[in-house]
Amino acid sequence: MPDPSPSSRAKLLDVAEQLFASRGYAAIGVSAVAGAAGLGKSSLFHHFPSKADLYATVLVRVVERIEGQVLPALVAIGDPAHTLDRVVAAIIDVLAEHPTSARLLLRSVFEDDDEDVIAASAASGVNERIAAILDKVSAVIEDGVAAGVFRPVSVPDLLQTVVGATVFHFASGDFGEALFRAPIFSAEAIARRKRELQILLQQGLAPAVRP
Amino acid sequence: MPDPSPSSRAKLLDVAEQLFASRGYAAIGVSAVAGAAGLGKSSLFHHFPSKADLYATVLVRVVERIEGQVLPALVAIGDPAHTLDRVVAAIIDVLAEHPTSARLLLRSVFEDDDEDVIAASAASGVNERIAAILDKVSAVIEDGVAAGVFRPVSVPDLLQTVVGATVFHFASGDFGEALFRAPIFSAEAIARRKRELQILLQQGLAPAVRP
DNA sequence: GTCTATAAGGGGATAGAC
DNA sequence: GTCTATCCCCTTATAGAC
Repeated sequence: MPDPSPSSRAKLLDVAEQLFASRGYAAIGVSAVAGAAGLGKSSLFHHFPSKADLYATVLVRVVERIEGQVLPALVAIGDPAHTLDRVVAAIIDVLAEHPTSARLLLRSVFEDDDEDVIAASAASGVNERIAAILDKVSAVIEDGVAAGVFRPVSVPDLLQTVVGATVFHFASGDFGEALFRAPIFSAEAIARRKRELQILLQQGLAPAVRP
Repeated sequence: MPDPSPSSRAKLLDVAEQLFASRGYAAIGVSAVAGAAGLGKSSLFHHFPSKADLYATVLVRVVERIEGQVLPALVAIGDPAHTLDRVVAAIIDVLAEHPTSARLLLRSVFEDDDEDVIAASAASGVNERIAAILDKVSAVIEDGVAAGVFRPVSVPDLLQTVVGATVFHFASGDFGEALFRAPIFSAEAIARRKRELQILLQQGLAPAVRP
């Protein structure tokens, strides 16, 4: 079992995740991370060989959290409509549980990073792991269309919509809260987000009624 | 009429938009921008008083493009369902027309920037102008619910979904293209995105049929 | 395992020649 | 309007004391 008081390494990962999520890789210096963890800059390099490696480690932790919650929901039990409901709920739950996750994911998806970061991320295989999750979600939608539970759709487009509606939402921060004039990570807000998206998808994907 | 050959200022704005969109404010140095425009670093400071001011100017140009295309679509002609269709099409068109727009918007929304950038952006009023557009979209949805054209929904949630489904999509870059295994900015891809989103929204927002 | 000190480089910004 | 040269600060990373 781990230490009762978090190790310096774990503390560094926590503050690095927080800082990288809010301002991005290039904007955060290692001294800022170390300082926020209550350490000197050089001590950080004792735990991580480079800044890029620290960032990649943070990313891996985020992806592991996502896998832990979303993969179980993808085990095909019941019809595809129910599975999609479970998956949407799982994605929203895991993004809401750690408010930094959505922003880090968003950055890793659309940011053309530093060469060092690209190399370190590639070595950690996070992109493949994210792609593997999305492939399974695609399969659920395809099964639903094949079974006639969903109307025919462009699966990649629907996937982009689901990702955008979940990841973007929980990454939107102050912008989103200004839009709602209310917190985004409150229990009610999370439950409402889940409900609204599930209804929109179920009704929007329902097949045409035969005359 | 403007110069036939673009002025240095316009050229700087173009390359800065490109670079800031792909890697973010902190990751791009003024020398990189100036170099890409074929100028020395110091020449840039002749056209813009500071890096933050350059970034803010880029943002204003993007917001003006959005306004130019989306505001006309918001003029309420026809019922709210048709207006929403027009608005979705206009957002997609303007984001597709300039591939940098979506990423810059996304960054300005969810990035906790440098203090200088926050100050410069606030001075330029871009946030208020984006908020003004979204307020008008909200009004369309509210009108639709009030008129019974749409089922009752959480308007902020639907707005987040629409923004996520459009801005995120066109900001997703290589990630999105890997998902589609095809270009995102091709004419067919743009038309399909429009169609898929409009159908999902129209069907997903349709009021319940009375028995 | 954390520190101070230092190296080597790049950042934004300014001054002044042309 | 663009250039070279320079300023000072902050960056990542390393070396070695404790």
